[in-house]
Amino acid sequence: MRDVAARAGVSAMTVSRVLKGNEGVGESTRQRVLRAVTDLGYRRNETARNLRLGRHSGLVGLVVTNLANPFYAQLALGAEEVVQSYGLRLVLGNTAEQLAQEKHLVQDLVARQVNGLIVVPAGSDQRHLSPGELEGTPLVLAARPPAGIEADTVLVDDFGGARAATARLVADGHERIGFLGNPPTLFTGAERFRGWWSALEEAGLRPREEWVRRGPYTVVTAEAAALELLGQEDGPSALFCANNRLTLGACRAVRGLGAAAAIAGFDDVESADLLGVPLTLAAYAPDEIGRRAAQLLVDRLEAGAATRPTGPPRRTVIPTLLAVYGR
Amino acid sequence: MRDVAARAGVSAMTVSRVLKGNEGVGESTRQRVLRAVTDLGYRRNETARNLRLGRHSGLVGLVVTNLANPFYAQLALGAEEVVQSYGLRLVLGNTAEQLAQEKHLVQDLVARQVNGLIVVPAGSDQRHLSPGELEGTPLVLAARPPAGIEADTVLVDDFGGARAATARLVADGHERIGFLGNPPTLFTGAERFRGWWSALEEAGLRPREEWVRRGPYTVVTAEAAALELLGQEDGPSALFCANNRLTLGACRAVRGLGAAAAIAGFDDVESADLLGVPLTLAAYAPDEIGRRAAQLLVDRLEAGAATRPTGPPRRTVIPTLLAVYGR
DNA sequence: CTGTTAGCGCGTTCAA
DNA sequence: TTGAACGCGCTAACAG
Repeated sequence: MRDVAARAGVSAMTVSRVLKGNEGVGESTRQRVLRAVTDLGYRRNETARNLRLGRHSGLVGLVVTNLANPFYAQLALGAEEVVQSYGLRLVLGNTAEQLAQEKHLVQDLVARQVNGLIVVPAGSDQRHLSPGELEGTPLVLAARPPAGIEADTVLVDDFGGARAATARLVADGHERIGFLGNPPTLFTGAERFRGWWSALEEAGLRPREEWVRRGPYTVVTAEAAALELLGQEDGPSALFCANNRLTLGACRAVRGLGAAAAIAGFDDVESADLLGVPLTLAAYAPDEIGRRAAQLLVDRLEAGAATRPTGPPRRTVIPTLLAVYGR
Repeated sequence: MRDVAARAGVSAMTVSRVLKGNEGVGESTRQRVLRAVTDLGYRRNETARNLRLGRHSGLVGLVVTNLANPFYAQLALGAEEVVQSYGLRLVLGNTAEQLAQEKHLVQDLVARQVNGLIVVPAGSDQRHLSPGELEGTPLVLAARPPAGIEADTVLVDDFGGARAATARLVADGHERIGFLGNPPTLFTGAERFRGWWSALEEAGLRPREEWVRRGPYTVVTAEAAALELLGQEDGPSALFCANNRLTLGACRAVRGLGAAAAIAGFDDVESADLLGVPLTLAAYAPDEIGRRAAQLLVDRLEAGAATRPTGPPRRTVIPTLLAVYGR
């Protein structure tokens, strides 16, 4: 900046003013400065700027559990879209569902003066995300609700979607419906289980624990579990699967057995209609979660800029839509 | 830091030393400082630190064309993995294949003092990524090669993969093989087209332009193009598809027609074996591109820290592996 | 309309 | 082993 000032024959202050688009600068000096800037290819140092302005970094931290899952990639895209329209950038962190990694990451991002954080929390306790620990950095939770703290949150209608998909199986005449899901310690796991259960009860059917399988499944292990359930004598004639990994595993099992079993599931699956299995999915747009989360955060940032108390935590729930394939 | 110093009864300088893990600090003062730090919940201001150290932000910019594509999400994950092991973080930018957006994004990231950039370039000319424009910020290109500039690059073996997949169709007895691909202005489009062509020539077959379709396809438009090709009288009996979107579209077409056509393609496709179409895919790990690109960048950063001239541009090519499904 | 002074939070350099 | 002075690049507040 000094160099630019020298070349334009003014002080650094004037350069600063020109670059900021400040009013009180003479048109001729203005032009001279601009010339010097382009001649020297000068650009402001954002680091110094942020320091001086006492403001944050203009960055928003996004912490997800597994970026390899297209779900979170879509979420990131949605968040990026909103955030960038406010001149902010996204800093990415992947926790691989490791709580320790999440803590570490969040602390690092706070030290980097991020304006705010969007977190898909890994554990079932988020006290390490309390305002104190975060030095008051605004926080929005995505996909999983807060536990032990209060925070703005964006959720999917896990319960409603699971219930609707299961109810669809019932409407199609299925009376023996199994459940393939996440561990109940995961919020989504518990909610989707509850949805399955409710749909059965409401139809006058008895949920049978022996047709329930829950674990940290991959497509491969889900297939094995589905094979075992569907292979039983008098076993289930249909399965509700609590996420897209499980749905794919179950489809493999159905195809492998050559069975006529139907599958309902949570999350949409690409090319579901080609899989050759009757499929009813509770679908929704993951990028919408990202967009809403980012919007919640930005609102909070702008509110915080005006007045101190920024209101109570808000919670948004994204609805699901039934998608029916392969019939 | 002053507050911590006051509480510990030392100077700010000592606090700085302790936090840096510097040697010459008495054990007792060290403990006092550490106590004060935890008592006050103090954390260093990374912004000020970066400014003072004259170093960059500790951030690496990752600019991709479409994060919604799982391909780039995997790439991002691979890059994040490497980068974080060096204490760096990834700042994300999505260009949606818009050159203007890419220019803007890159300039912004340079102003934010990123240590380096990994870019999947959108256009067919990258002069806006020259060292001058980037203020010397180290750059690695991913998935697409440099044009008009020199830069470290990580590529996939587009030519070899396309040739191998097509050759496999030939080995299976197909003599009439069509091509469904990207526009030739895209590097990958041109290379994969060349691979298809070579495989046919080497087998003594004549590539037929009337069986070539190229455009910016989605799954839906690709399906239409494939339907048209496969529906011809004496049309192709097999199709080579230059990416995963096209492969899926072609599979839909084959299934829709109830045809016996075989498909070969570039990029792996999840659950390809369930699609009910004979499929030969040139597969590779997208996250490996990210990892290599990040490694190339980090090497460059560390070399740059030591001496000025950091050697000529390097180029890595990731091999593909044939995956055969549905037979 | 423009320049001077001062300081954001830290770390390097020297002296004590 | 510890501290004081100084400056990284920028801008708010006050001159002039």
